[in-house]
Amino acid sequence: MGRGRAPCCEKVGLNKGSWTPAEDMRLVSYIQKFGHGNWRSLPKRAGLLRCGKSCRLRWINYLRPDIKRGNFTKEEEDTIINLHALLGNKWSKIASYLPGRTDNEIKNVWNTHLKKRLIKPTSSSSSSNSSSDHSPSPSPSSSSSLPSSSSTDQSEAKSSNNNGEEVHQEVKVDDYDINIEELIIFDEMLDIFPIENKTTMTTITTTTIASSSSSCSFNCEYNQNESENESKKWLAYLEKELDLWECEDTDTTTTTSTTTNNNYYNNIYNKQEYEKKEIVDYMESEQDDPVLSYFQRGPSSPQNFLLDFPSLDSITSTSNGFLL
DNA sequence: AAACTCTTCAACCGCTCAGAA
DNA sequence: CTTCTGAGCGGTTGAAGAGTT
Repeated sequence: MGRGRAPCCEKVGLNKGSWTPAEDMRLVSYIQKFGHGNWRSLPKRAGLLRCGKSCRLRWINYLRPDIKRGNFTKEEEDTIINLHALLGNKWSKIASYLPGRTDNEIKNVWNTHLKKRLIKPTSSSSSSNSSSDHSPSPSPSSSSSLPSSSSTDQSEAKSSNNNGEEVHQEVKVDDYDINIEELIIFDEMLDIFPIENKTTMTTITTTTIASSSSSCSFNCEYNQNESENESKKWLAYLEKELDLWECEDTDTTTTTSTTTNNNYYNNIYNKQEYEKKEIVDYMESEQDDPVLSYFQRGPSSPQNFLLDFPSLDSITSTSNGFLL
């Protein structure tokens, strides 16, 4: 099953290839409790037969709660095309302008769709009007934070169900031999779930087994019965662990452990303001930055770009895709 | 329905870089 | 300054699914 070249180092006994739902669950559970910290030692501590690199990649590209799944919108595609013209194959850099999208995902979209579109600009690609006139309509917005209803390409139903509704990456439980009992015991041994959540875990896994005829998106069902408050606390905790959240004047340690809903929302707001300020500072310091020039052209000035930042509602709803 | 070809994308690899010792 | 270690990046691969013959 080995993809790519021969392994560079000894990895005898480690799993390779596609991740199973059980492995996913174990990784998410571990990071939920402890954060990822040191990727190299994480697999051992989490009881995963994977290398640290593999765990990191899986988390970043697939399991993170803020991943936006589904087809790329036309705006996102145009943004990629224009940024690629400016930056080249700097996928991580491009990804930084597309909230919720990963460098790997963008790279794949470029190689499979966008590059071909540019090579054959005539083929119904009235869509990609912007590449020629360089007056990009797109802003790297997340107005599309819920990706479902992108007008085009709904034929690629990988993340859509028959009704065209967005579904999260689903896994069929009965396709795999998941030893739920073992997982629960393992989690209890590690104290992965807070006491108040353990019954929830049991409930959910029981539900999962009972509904074996239907596919389940464990990420969603996972916290199905949790209170909203618990889920938000978890998100805050996870964001802190991932260093996604740095409020200058807020003690995140105490905030995340004792936060109320109000504090949570306030801190999300502060986080947004903090990120906006960082971007403004960055843009102001990079007068010759081609990316800045890109955003300054046309209707998407940096100011408009900032206006396109996700609203508080969209931030929480995006998070909900994983949590609630 | 079967065989074949094409496309997609998750996951692998080696390399580079940054920070610590 | 050098060496070591871990994180991250970009290129590449191949299994699986979709499409075609």
